[in-house]
Amino acid sequence: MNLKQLSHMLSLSQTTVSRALNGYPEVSEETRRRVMDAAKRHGYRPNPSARRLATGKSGMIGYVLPTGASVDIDPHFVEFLSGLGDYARSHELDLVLSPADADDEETTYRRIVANRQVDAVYLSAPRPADKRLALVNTLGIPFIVHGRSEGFDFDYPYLDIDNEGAFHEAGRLLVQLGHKRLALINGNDRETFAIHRERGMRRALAASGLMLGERHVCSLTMTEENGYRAARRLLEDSDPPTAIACSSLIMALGVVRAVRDLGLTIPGDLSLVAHDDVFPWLRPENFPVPLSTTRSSIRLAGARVAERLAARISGLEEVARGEVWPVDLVVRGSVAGAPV
Amino acid sequence: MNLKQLSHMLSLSQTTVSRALNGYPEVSEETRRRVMDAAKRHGYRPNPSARRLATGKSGMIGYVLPTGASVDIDPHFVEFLSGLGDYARSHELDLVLSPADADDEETTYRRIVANRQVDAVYLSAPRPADKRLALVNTLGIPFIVHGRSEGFDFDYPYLDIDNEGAFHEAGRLLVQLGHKRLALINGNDRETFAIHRERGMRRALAASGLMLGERHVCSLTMTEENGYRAARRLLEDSDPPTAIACSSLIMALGVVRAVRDLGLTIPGDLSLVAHDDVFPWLRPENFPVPLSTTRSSIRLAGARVAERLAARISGLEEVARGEVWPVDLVVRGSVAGAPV
DNA sequence: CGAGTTAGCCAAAGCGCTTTGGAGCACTCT
DNA sequence: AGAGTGCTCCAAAGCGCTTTGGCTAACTCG
Repeated sequence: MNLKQLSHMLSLSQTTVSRALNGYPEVSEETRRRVMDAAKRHGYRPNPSARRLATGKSGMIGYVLPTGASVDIDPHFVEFLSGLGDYARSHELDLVLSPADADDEETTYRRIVANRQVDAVYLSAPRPADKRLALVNTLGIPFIVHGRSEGFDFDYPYLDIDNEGAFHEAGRLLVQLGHKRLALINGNDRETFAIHRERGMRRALAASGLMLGERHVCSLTMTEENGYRAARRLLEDSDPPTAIACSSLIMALGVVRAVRDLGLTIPGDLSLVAHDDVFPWLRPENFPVPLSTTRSSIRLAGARVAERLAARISGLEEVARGEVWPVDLVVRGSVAGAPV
Repeated sequence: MNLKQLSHMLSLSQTTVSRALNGYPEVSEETRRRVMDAAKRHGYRPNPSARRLATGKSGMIGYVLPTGASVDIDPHFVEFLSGLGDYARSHELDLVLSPADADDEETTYRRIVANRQVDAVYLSAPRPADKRLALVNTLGIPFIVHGRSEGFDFDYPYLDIDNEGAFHEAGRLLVQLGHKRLALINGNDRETFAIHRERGMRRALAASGLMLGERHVCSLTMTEENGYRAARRLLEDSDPPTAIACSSLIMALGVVRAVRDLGLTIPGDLSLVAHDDVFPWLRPENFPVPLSTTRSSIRLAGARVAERLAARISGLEEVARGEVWPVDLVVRGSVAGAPV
């Protein structure tokens, strides 16, 4: 059942039927009803390929997925996806994942824009002065960034959490508990979120005249193993920290293991706070000692990104504004006063 | 730069240029070279929307993503995706994720087939007599299943690992070590993989005249918390198992925690084996006691599924054959002889 | 040498939609 | 009455590709 057939059986032109269906005003209400009715009755669904060729709109949103033998997709991605999918579903939006060589994403961005494969894209894990961001901005495709970049002279739409604020809070709590030697086990410090977290920590310490020593900041991809290694290195030092803030629950698993291996205890010898993106399969309250966290649901972020993406496509969201979500500090058993 | 312009500047018809580019035989080699050359020089790329409308092929593969507020996407998904993307990238294949209401995936499958949005789809986490499988089979879209179903009277293409064999091996090892009371902490037992694993365990026990007691089989979604709960329930029983096989590393985390909480040790009081899909961020050798595993890279499976999907689309893979990969049993410190 | 192939090319008809540029008609206003 | 104004609707021209059904010229072969 295509437009031709439908219009023929209604004794109307394709133009009118198309317009009736798409809500254009140059068609009488009565005709519109007739058309809508017949369309529904016969289960007419416009052919997306045809519509696409005619309009250039695809009804899909895109994401360029960096891949490669040595590239791991962040497990956070599925949670984000859950949220994104949850919104997209109710709006019949599909998501196109375009795998790209991690060393050359530009080609892929250019391709999907040139091919008009998607109506909008989102970027994640941005870095300061991120090239991808500059690229999509000049390519002119609607986009939104999950996270933030820095150092651009133009505004761009993004959704981020207050990483600096979160780690400022966490740091302040630890300082208030009397800790003087703190450490930060961070994610990749070329990404903005990690920079912001470090900044937050430093600010909290500085407020009490403390410093985050060079050797007390680690920047690693967020695996259990890296958490373990970083913690061991820190704790076996001559001047070990009494409190650690950690950028992910997965790394925190490694930290906990290291603490155990060294015969230390949490929170007796070490206070620990970690950032929690809220995974259904690993919860901070279920750590051997319930873990204090800075918490923000990445899933909700996914849904919000989808929502704003849809708004940008339809022109409802015009200005390129940034949106920053506050982060909860949830205090549990893993923090205590500094050991004497 | 479109076909019209290109053909015009070559003083050829669109027909000939199109044929030259697509490798049809009714064009002379010399002309073909000229055309290819000019196309490359001017960076001509056929408009996919137009091609799509004309041919009905989209150059994309699809996956229906069950979503919903209470639906969690399996973290295994990203690893599978890494592999899939890795292959897809080198063939300029994109992946379309179509979010669907988890309670009604059928509508979405019908939509993507009717709309010819994708050339092929893959299904994952199949159940016995899985409705989706029957559906895509009748809808006639090329597909491949990651995992296996059961109880169909038609053949279908799939890629699965030998779950039964893996857990048979694991069970046999434990039995050989003298364990008599074994338990299985399994995934959702409505999914085939879980059924196969249980079957493998039972077979291993039966070979030595042993049985897997009703209370010694748990079937839960694979979270750390569920691993913990299941383990506590098992170990606090009047007749606790001395060995546990566990369907995922994440659950194994919970098992390890439970063992600790109860003041028991691995492998002294309990031997533990888990299935490892090979995550970069959580490795069995890094467990407090290195974990014995049945190992199979889900990432490689992703790449293979993509490869076969591409083959099915291009007609290279005709017959609907199943492919079953063997699973490695890797023995580490978490297993030992049964306590006396 | 004439009929039959064959290689190489082309014009034009789709694919199914949106959108442009009117056309017809009933009405209002001066 | 004539001009102007909305309101509905339509024919036809795209969108850019693939594919069908020739057509021509060169070549083969009895």
